[in-house]
Amino acid sequence: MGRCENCIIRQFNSLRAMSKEELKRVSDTKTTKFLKKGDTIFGEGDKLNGVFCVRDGVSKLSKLSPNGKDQIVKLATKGAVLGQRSVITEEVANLSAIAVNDMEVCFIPKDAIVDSLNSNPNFAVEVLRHIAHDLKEADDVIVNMSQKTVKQRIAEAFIYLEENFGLDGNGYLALTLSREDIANVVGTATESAIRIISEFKKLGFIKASGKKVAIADRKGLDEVVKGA
Amino acid sequence: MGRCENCIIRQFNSLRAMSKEELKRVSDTKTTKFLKKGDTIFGEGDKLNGVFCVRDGVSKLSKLSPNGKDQIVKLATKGAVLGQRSVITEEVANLSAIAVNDMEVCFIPKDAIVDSLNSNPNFAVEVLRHIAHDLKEADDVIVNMSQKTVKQRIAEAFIYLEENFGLDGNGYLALTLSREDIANVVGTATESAIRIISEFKKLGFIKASGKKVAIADRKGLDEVVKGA
DNA sequence: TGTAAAACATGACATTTGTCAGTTTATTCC
DNA sequence: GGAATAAACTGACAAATGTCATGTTTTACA
Repeated sequence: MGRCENCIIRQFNSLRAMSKEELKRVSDTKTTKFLKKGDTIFGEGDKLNGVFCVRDGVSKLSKLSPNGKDQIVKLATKGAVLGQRSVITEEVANLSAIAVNDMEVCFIPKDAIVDSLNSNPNFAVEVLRHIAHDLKEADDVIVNMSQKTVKQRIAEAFIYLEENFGLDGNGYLALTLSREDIANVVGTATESAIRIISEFKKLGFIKASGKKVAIADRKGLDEVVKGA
Repeated sequence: MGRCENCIIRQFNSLRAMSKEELKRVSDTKTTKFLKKGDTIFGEGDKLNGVFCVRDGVSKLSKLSPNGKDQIVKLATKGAVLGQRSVITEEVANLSAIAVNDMEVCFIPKDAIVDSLNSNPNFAVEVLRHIAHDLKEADDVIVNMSQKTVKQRIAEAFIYLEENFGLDGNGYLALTLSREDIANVVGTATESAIRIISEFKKLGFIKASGKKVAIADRKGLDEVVKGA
């Protein structure tokens, strides 16, 4: 069981603004969990007793809409802290968090977070910066969702996957999502997503090997994103 | 020129967590501005040297999408603090803020805010709560935008206007938006919005007198929002 | 108060997207 | 290794939405 003080992941999230003493406390109360693909970290409406720090793997944060479809609002990877927002506002979780692949996460009880927030302005401001950044991203997603076509959003999604999760050894996107997940990210029907992805393949914008996808013509995708 | 210490508006935003001394400082550096309908408070890409506290009137926060259409992300009224996010992340404004009707706003220079954030955990946490709440709302908007039909979103918009801005003396919505603004709120073409609003009138869900709109059949609207 | 400009409205049509139904291809698990 | 299940795919069609063109009403203001 690692000590938070030595955790490299911490450099990428708000915990880096904690003092030695605070980190020690977190370290003493935290627990580590291993999750398998498809496992639920927490569900919409759950009362959260702490936050989850992603050490490895990727989680999808999604919300079920009344029509029965899941909208993926965000993908969280190494370094992300999940559940922060709900702990801060003392509300139940607004989104559910599900593992997209095998994950390792640390659970940090609420108190350690809340106490530091109230006593350490550096930490509070650091958390504030992160949430403020998330808010900007969310606003941008709103604009994309309402003003861009499904085709544009899918093209963007592939670019997003490349830029945020990188490539594997063979040049394929490191993060593989099912067609259904892609549809849920861009907010469309699974069949529509499949159709457009097939079209992209025919046009040579992407290529696929089994489940893996690679961007074959970035310029082509950029054009799709820009022009209608 | 009023003193912040006595400002009632303050009770509705994060400034209420400031100490007497801090408020005094804010009061000494703030300036008050009066804006007319259509005036710009700040534009997308502007560097903000402070935040704006809305004392009266309503502002629309919007972003221009590449296709030339404006997406209204949020409507801000009495008590709202605008530009907070940009000041915190030290980025240029992500949205533009335009007066929907005549407004009175206080401009508070950046330093007074930043210094308090760094020294007063209560204030930092209070701001954090507000931004966290905005983030939740933004996530909900994302789900609405991608999973609901234009008709559902317009019905919701009227309900939203009633619940957040209330009614005037005659039972009409206190806040009157142009059809174009409504279209930009729900993310659709102006013509589509007009058509659906006309339909709602025919169906007796709303009635209109001049520019003013009133909800005539709340249950009917609720049904539209729910069922497809 | 008359006139130009803006906002509102409607029709006709093209395009996008969703839905349903069915087939093929991968994956899982005994 | 083969049956069962899930994922990926395709076609045909319906529904939703956008676009363009044009007419009407309202508003602003000289």
